[in-house]
Amino acid sequence: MENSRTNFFKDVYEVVKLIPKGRVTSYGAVAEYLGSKGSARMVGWAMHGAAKIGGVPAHRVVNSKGLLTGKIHFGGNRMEQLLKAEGIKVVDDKILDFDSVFWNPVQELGFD
DNA sequence: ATTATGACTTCAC
DNA sequence: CGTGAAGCCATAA
Repeated sequence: MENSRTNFFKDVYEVVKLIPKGRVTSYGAVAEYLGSKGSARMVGWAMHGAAKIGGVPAHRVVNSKGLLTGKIHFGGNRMEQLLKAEGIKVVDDKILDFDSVFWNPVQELGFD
């Protein structure tokens, strides 16, 4: 039933949904896992659709710097609030210990 | 088919 | 450290 959402979007949703609690990932990491490393922007675009669909923890996806760039679309501190609830420390729209909470799908899920 | 846009990434100044 | 520009890929119009 891949009508509105293409395989790309669907993959993004699934990967994001697989993100463990208290962990975050970056657009580039997801894009890389999907095979389209250069499509980091697409991941963000997919999140845009995911946000309206719901069921996808888009708040667990940040940019490569660990900055909550997407919070702008979440509206206010919604994203930051959610991350803090997960046990992630966020200050000035940035994730602390980003390297520790980072969750790489390629590394965790594996390539094969 | 072409143009415009986007929640990105990275290098350069 | 802040800003700018280019590269990248997929969607929408």
